[in-house]
Amino acid sequence: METEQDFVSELGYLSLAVRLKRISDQMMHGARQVYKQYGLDIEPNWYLIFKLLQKRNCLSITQIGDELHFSHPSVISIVRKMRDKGFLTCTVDKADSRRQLVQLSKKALTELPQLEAFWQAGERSIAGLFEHNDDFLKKLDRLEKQYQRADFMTRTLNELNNEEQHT
Amino acid sequence: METEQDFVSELGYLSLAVRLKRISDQMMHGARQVYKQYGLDIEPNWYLIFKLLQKRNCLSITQIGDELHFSHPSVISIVRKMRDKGFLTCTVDKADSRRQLVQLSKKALTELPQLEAFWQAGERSIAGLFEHNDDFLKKLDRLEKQYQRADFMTRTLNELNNEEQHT
DNA sequence: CTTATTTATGTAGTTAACTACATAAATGTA
DNA sequence: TACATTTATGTAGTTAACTACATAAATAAG
Repeated sequence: METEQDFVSELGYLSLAVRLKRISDQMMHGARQVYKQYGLDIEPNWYLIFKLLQKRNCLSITQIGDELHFSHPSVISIVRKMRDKGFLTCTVDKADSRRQLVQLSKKALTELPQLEAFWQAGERSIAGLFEHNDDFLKKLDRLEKQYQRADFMTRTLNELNNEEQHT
Repeated sequence: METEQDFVSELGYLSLAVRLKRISDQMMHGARQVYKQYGLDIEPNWYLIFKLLQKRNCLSITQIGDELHFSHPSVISIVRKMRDKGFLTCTVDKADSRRQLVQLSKKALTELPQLEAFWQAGERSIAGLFEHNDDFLKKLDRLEKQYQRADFMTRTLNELNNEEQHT
């Protein structure tokens, strides 16, 4: 009755990083396929910026990075692509000429309702993978908070030192 | 009493992909730092190949990819780096001249016990992020199996069609 | 036994994130 | 007010995975 176990999942927590990356990549790739199939000229993670600016109206590059927990170079590259496709307008802040103020364009506001339908379908399709009342997202919150307290290197070095004390 | 919620986690399942990728990247980055700190000349995901060959002794590129659920180009690139560092030996299969037989080198066998200590510390450091008797890995198994049945695009297109039927 | 199909490996180019460094503007301090 | 520090953005280069296409060997089919 013992089912043939998968080698990677046999490795337990050790293979967590590679498994999480794989699932994430699959979702991202799937999203790209959906957009392509429907001829939508957007990319997978743009929804983060769309939704953030819908809520906050007008933000700088750094503010966007802080809210989304992205490095600023990542934000620059996403914002630039979205601007080139006409979804964002960027203007220099009059009070501080270093800052870019990023806003949704008219085109974005017009197309947002249509895009929402896709995002909601995507959300439902992921939610459907979990059981009703699943606490996966809560566990994820917890995991993220733990990493804010101490990163992987720190934790691993601690474990190495603990081991040495035992031997 | 309401704590200031994080924008990304407010998005629910929709932001799952980006959150999983972020955690995975952090772990990978941390591992690279640990190796660097201890002057170990290996890279984060090599342990998958080390451990697989420890168990299976001698495998081809394609077999490795199948076991680890990696594409064969990924395996080629990892194996090549490990071989260049002297951890693997590659020989052409006499029965089938297309195949590469990949094995652990003497150097690998000598160094494995030392590397094991790091991997075990890494494993403990991740396990420590979860509560005792946590079922996170089981949920992950389930998630992966669901995706083997139907990928993200298929699921999302289904949801889009369901929605259309309601309107 | 020749041709078609499948399998194994290899190559090229893409992805979305990152770090490290560079520059320039704003702010704080002596 | 000059100089030092901090902040905002920009650039370059790296990462680990992927897909799509290319080639060559082995196997199957007629």
